[in-house]
Amino acid sequence: MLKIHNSLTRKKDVFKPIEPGKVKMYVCGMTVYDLCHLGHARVLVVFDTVVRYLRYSGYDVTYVRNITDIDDKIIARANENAEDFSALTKRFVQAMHEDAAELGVLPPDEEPAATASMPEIINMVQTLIDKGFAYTAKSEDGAGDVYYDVSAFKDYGRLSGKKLEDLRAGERVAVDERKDDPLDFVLWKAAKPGEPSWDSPWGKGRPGWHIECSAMSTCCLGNHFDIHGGGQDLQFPHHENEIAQSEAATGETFVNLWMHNGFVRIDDEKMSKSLGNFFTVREILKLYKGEEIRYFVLASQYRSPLNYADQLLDNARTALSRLYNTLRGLDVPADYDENDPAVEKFKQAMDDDFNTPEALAVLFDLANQVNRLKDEGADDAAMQKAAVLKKLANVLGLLEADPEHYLQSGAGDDSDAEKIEALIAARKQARENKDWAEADRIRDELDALGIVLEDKDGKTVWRRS
RNA sequence: GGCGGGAUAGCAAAGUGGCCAUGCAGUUGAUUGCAAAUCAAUCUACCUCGGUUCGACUCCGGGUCCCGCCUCCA
Repeated sequence: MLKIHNSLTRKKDVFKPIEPGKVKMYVCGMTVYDLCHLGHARVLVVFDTVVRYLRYSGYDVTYVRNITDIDDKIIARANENAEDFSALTKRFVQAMHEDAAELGVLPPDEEPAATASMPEIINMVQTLIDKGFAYTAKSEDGAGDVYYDVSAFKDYGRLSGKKLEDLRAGERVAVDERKDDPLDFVLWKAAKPGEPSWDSPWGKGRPGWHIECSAMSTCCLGNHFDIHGGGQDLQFPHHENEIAQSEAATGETFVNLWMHNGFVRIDDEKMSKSLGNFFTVREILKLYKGEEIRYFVLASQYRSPLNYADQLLDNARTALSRLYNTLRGLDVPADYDENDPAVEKFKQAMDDDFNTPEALAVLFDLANQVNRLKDEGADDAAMQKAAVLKKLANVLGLLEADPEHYLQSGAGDDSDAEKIEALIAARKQARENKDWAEADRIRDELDALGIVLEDKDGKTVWRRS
């Protein structure tokens, strides 16, 4: 029985799909004006893992992850670069896809972009005006802007647990005479001269950030769907506003279950663009493999804060080496025993709000069993267990590579294997001559290159440390 | 100020009212020419003060400290 923490109810709810056997899920993706950082990587990996597990559990999942490819930051960055905004976004969409692939993140079923969804967006804004939930700007200054009237939506604040009075009491909401209420937010933003724009009933302009997600999600998944996810920082105001827009426009419940992943931190402080304390996925990929980053992310429960430190990536590296080492040299069958006790333990862990750390513990238990069987010479039994290990790891998007290849490839450039093989052959010769000094010298030489040797059963295998 | 999350061994990180998490690191043994890998054994825990209980790291209450949201952010 799958339980998922629901931000709406603030507890773990038993997951019950709207339509039996099917899951419709939407996750807020990137605003593509820069490279993905580790925080983005966490969203990608976490929800990819959720989708993989739902599919493993037998659900037919439709996974939608959008791209925000028009907004103020994009326009600002394009101006800085003196390039067309669409050239900029195209480049970063490409980069994001490459990063996702490195992290073992499967493509979503649909990836709508804001600029490709203008009719739907404009349509929804018009509906909100028609139904009395939106109005055009109150001053000359904002001519062509359309705002959402927060006071017209009675449930406003339910997701974030905020009250309108409390929000208004906050000193940080600036006065804006274009709006009725400082909390009202923009649905359609009039274009300034030279800005990219789309025609609308209110003049040339572009959508506000929140409306595009409402429009794209309902467009792809219908008015009412199962799961909506994103980073914790989107809970307010972004997701709160999405609910207000969608429910006001359609008159239906928008989403049953809201999932929010915790932040990535550095030195106990949130990693973010505004603080400037972020690492891009690309930077980290120079030193670590995508799978190591993925393991690092999954080693913490998705709602907990995830502190970044090189040591933790090193840790992920050693842990993954252990698992791959276990599979190495075994001819692992594709079929696995679904009745293995580990399968049940794994499911229990994942059914409990995607407890990946506990699921990983199950993997290490299995690895221990496989190694013990190998030591006992029970190769067939070892392979059967290994099949379970591999299958369950695959559900987490791990251990998908060929162990031999994985262990012999580095994070960055791989220096040629021929030289390594030649040195190993020379060492073999020295060992046969019982010239231990020479054999050890060669091993030290390889060690300096980051190559570790393992002698077993009269053969020598190598891997990168 | 309002609302929310947390404090677990050297480092990370799960979890449970009474019995082993797990990974890395450490120690010892097996194995090895020596290593590595692996196996076995083992040392380090549950912020603090009260309460409930036969028994609490786990439940309840007070305290201390940390973090997040309330503004663009995954």
